[in-house]
Amino acid sequence: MNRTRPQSRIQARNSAAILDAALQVFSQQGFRGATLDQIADVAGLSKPNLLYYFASKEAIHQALLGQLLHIWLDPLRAIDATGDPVAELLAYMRRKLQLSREYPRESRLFANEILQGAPRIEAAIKGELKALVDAKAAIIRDWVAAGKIAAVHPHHLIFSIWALTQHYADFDVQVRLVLGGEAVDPYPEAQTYLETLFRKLLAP
Amino acid sequence: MNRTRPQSRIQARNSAAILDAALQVFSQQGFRGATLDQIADVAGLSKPNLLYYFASKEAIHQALLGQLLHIWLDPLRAIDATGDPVAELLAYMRRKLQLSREYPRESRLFANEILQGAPRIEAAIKGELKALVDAKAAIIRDWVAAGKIAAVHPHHLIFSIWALTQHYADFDVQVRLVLGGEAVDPYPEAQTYLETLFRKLLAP
DNA sequence: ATTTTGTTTGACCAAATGGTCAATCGGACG
DNA sequence: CGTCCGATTGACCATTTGGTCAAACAAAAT
Repeated sequence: MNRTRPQSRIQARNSAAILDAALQVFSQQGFRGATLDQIADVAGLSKPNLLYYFASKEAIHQALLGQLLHIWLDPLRAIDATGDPVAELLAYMRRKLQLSREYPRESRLFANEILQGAPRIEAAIKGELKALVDAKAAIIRDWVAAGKIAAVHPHHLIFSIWALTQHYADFDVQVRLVLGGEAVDPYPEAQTYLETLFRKLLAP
Repeated sequence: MNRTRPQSRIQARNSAAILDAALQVFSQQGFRGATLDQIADVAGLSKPNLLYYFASKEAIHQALLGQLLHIWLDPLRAIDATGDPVAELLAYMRRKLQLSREYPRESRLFANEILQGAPRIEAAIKGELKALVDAKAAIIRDWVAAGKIAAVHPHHLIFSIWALTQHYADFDVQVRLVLGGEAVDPYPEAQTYLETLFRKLLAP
């Protein structure tokens, strides 16, 4: 397997199939609970063939976590200090909710990793993520100081956006079971509810 | 092992040690990721000795989930239709936050179970939990109709209380890493923040 | 057509895992 | 003291698991 040279069609297809299968299995079972046999099965490949494309179970997991961080941090990065404060924060919440809807498996993979004590992602959290959060928290603090939004604790505001949006991906099963019929899509009402919540919270 | 007859001191002590150890391991690794050897190790017992007290890995997990539901539902049950609406809901949030602080492992055990698709707790969610949530949602709907709190979607209000409070237990590692120093206790600020949030959201 | 390079797999391995069991230990009690 | 019964464990077992490897297969490249 050569990762520097551009991948052939067959490499691209199989790597993608493996990562997709692994995402499915890891996000549901966690790292230790997942097995290469399950992943191989879902991917439609033999176990030795998996290991032809990835050096180990660890390597597959690492590849997924790597991808994940991009997807995860982009919406936060997009918060613009020069934009309208309430609009910026609401837009961030909406992007994050959209992520939960479109990438629930990624959200659960992340949740699993954190639940396990973040052994394989601690560095990124302490480094990249913390730096970005601190930067955006500073912006929020300025907005508060300028009286453009109500006085809120910046870090906890960000945590609350994470908690409220990721809940719909991570606890999807529970949300749907409690709401009743399987056909229910909780997202439209969730978005309305969260917009109200944050508008009232942030109104200066 | 005889569960009908009152346990001897030694039985009580060892069962408790096993359940405590199992809670630790299951909540971090999930059901599949946990091993009897780990649990035995943490409990300070031999593996065969574990299986003298519990019939199987499954049985230990079941025992934990059973306990869990009580602890989990009581604060919700305590919401009083005749009390002051905002005070009742704030008190519920506070009790739930307290639970996250005092029983973070239980919270993570629950989170793990839901992430895995709730295979061993689906019935309880569809039954007991859903019934209780629906009952309390009806109370909230009445409060809204009576103009005692702002118009909010009752189920999503409850979800938001769960999401916001459980986040501090389930994502504890992340919260502490992002906030910085290890010595930080995020709960006091979290409580202040959440009180503000829900007061503003619910104000009629 | 043949070589070369990349892809796939059956067979295999050592370690880990859930679970069993006969044998032993230890304390309470006659 | 000896008996009894609950508590404990070393040895063991079948299966699962992450990983290896040589051999077979396929697809380009010559």
